[in-house]
Amino acid sequence: MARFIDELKRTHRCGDLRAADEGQEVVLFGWVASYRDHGGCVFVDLRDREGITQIVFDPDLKGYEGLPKDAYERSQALRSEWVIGIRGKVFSRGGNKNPKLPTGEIEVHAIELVVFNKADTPPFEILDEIDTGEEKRLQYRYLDLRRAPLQKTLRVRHRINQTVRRYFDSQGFLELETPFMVKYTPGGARNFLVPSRMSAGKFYALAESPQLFKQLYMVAGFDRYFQIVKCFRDEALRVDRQPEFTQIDVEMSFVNQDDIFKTMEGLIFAVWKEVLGIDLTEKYPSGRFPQMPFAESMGKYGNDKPDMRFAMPHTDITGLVIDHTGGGIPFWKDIAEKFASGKYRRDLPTEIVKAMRIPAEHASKLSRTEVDKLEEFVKGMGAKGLARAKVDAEGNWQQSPLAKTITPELRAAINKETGAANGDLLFFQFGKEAVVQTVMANLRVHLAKRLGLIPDVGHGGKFEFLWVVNPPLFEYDEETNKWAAAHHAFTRPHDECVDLVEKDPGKVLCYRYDLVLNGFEIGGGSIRLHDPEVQAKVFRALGISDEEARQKFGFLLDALRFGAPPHGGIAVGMDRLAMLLSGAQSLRDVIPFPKTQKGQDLMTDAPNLVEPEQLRELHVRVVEPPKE
RNA sequence: GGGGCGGUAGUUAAGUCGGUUAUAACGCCGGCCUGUCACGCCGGAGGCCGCGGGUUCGAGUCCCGUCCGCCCCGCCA
Repeated sequence: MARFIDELKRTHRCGDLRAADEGQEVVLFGWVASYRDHGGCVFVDLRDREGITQIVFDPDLKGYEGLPKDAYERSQALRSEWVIGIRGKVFSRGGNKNPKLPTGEIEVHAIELVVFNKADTPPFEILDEIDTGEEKRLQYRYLDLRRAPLQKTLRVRHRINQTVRRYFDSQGFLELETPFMVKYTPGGARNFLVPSRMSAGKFYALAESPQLFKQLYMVAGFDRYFQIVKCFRDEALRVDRQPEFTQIDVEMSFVNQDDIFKTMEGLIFAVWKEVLGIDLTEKYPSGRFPQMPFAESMGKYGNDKPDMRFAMPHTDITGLVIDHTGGGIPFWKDIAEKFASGKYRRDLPTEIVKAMRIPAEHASKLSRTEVDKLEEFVKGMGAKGLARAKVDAEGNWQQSPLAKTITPELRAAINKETGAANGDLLFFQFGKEAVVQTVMANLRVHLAKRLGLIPDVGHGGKFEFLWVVNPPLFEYDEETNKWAAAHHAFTRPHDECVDLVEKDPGKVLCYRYDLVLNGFEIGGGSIRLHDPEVQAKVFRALGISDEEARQKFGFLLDALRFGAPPHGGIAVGMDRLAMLLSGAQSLRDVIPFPKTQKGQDLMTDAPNLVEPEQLRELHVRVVEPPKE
């Protein structure tokens, strides 16, 4: 029988003890967070997941027959991150309280000490604030996770999970599982493939989402489903994208779009209450989040996930440019003429002209050199340049390459449309629609950060939710010159648009929606097509033959013919939610064991080479990539 | 696939116009210290300057290639 653990059981965690516990004898286990040897006595900060308690090794502690002296002598060998246990007595700190610690009113005077394990000197210190590079932190992730901020973040994940389960259970949802190893279906995100040993040359795909299976649950009559589920996508990574991530996945039968919104708003309210203690009804008294049409979002913000914590909207001035046949600017004239000649149509991808007004109070904070540097910023996203104009008291444009040639009429019209007045700064972007939108969307956020318009969420900042609704069902693919599904082919078009599906696909809006929080898409979903006739129209509009549809989506189409209820759903990015709830800057900070941007796990070194024998068994041959 | 930034003691960084012994802070090791809590004081050790090639009398520094990390575009129904 070992003295500690077998005989002496842990009585408290390191965050537990308070002044009221004075005089108690306690047993604590944990890690040496800090060690201060004062010659005659030794102070140790003992850390576990609940906090830090100061342990004092005082050889003169009375009443324990030499035990404290023995503990004191052995304590002098202690080093950072050693794992120890102590039996001790709680004392008030008297005049030496530490207001920075929740346990700062007390300290524990050690009677007995056990060293469970020594520790090598860690590659970085286990402190709340460290400046160690992420590469090192990921390599020693288990040490990084020992730090309080990450401990806190993983607890946020835990809280989210518990709240989600309680909420959906209370709303009559069933938590049902779906397979990870699925059939590959074309389109959408790239799948990770898993070779089959038993079926030579064949592959499973790792599910990029439970989409089809949750729809099948609806066909099966389960009515309301949810799952907290891992998804896998073999796509390029970003600060908010990981190859494996967790989704809160939901599907409901006999509902419309608004029913799903209400359900999810209830969930978000519950999560904010549980995790942050924030009552969102103060900000959203109706219990509902605002909604914005997709077209408005693209027009004002250049993407479908606008950050609503600040304004600075864009103004699409393509119409003005057309009305003024270019207004004296050669590039704009070219665009106007293409519209006039019918070469460009507003429902197809064209070239557009956008402006963004920086109000004078903010514009004054930007030096001319700084504005020049923005040119480099936008070029990195494919822009050719960044035209600008400083508006003076008469409405004239200064410091602008456009000023010399633009007609006074168009200039006045743009000033009016954008609301530009004395001291304001206008930025312009024109050319391919997709580039203009990307550049202007990123420029808006970039400038807002620079100008300090975005409050820090972690410290009383605000949360701005938004539903982006009614996007087009189809988008025109310029490479293939065909209409393609903007998201997937199983989204239900608005009833009044059904007749347009084949006649004028560009005008068809659909029941798809994204939930946006502070410029991040945290969820997205749709009402599904359950009517085989409309489904057939959509396939025809996409140029997908019956046979092709059957081959690609056969089992789903079959299922829809056997009595599919009207249904729809949504998936919420759990990691992004955790990121925003904990004020983290990156998904990697809220995923316990994340991958780097190249998909590497720096700790385990996955993915790695495997033995030829393993490959043979899987019927796989690796072809060396050609070197140039 | 493309653009940008970075890689120097254990860690984070500095390193001028290419110049002879590559700095600092923290950490680490040793010593001292009974009220610290980012303890303090004294002393010490610690380097394949990511890797490979080139230019040069001489390269951390310049050139070419390559690997790794981060941010962005494309991509992500």
